[in-house]
Amino acid sequence: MKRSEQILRQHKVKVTPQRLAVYGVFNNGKCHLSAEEIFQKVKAQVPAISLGTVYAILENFTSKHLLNEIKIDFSRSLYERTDEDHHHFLCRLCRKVLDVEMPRCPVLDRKSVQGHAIENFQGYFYGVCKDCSSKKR
Amino acid sequence: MKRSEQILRQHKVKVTPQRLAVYGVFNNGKCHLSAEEIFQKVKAQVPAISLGTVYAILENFTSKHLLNEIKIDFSRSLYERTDEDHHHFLCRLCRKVLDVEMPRCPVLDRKSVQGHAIENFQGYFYGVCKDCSSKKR
DNA sequence: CTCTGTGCAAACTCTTTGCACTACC
DNA sequence: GGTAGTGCAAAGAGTTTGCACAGAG
Repeated sequence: MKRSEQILRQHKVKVTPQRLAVYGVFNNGKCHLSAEEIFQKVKAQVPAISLGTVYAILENFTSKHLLNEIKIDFSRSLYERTDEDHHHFLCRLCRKVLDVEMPRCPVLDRKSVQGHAIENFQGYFYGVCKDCSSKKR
Repeated sequence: MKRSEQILRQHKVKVTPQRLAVYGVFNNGKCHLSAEEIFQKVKAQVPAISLGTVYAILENFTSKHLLNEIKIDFSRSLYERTDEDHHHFLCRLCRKVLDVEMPRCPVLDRKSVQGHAIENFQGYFYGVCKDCSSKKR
C-alpha cells in the first residue's frame, strides 16, 4: 500500500513505519480515535512503539493538517482524518461521539471573522443521542 | 446585591457565600475564565475557599445551566455566563479566546439532528487573531 | 436536625518533556 | 552524516475523589 506513503510525502511529513501505521489506523471508514486507542491499534503492527511517540506523531499530523483534533469530550482528545466535513455530537449519557452532517453554514466559508484569520472550525453539539433517548422510555 | 441570590434560587441552586462569590466573578462584562482564575478572584472575597470547591461549584452551575463550559483550548476549560449567544475564536499564537458574533445559523435553532436531541452547541474557530497577524508584518 | 456543601490533600488521567539511541533523507 | 524521529520514564497540568467538618434549609 504505497498510497499512504504518497499522502504523507505530499504533506511534507517524513515517512517512518510508525507514522504509516498511525495513518493506516484511520483507513477503516469514518472514526474518531483517542491517542490511547490509536496506540493500542498501532501496537499490533509496530509492537515497540510508545505512547509518547503516538502523541508526537499526532501533533505532527495535526500541524500538517493530516488529522483533526476533536476536543468535544471533556477528558481526552479524539482524532480523525481531515478529509471529512461535518460537525460532531456528544451524547451526555453514553459519551459516544457521532458525526453530524448538515447543510453547510455560509459563515464557515469565510476566511476571517472580525479581522481574525480562520484556519479551522469545529462545531460541537451536546445532548442525548437517538439510542439513549429510545432506551429511556 | 440580592440579584445574584435570586438568580441562584431561580435555578434551584442552594445559596452559599462561596457560590455567590463564584457567580459574582462573572459580573464584570463578558469574560471567559478558567477554574484557576476564578479561584484566585474568589479568594479575595472568601479567603478560605479551596480549588476543589470551585470545581464543585462550576460543575453544579453548568449542570443547572448557569454557566457554559468552553473547551476550545486544549489544556483547560473556560467558563462563561450562559446568557451570551456567540461562538468562540482561539488564537494559536497568543492563546487568547475571543467572542465571535455572527449571523445566526439556522441549524442552531433546531432541537435535534438526525434524531439526536440537542441541548447545547459550541462553535469554535481556530486561527490567528487580528493583533497577532498585525504584529508579524 | 438532616443533608448538602466545603476544605484539604491525595490520587488520577491525559499529555508533555528530557534524554539517549535510531534511522530517514 | 546530520537532523529529525523514536522509546522510555519521569514530570506536569488540570481535574476528580474521599473524608471529616461546617452550614444552609
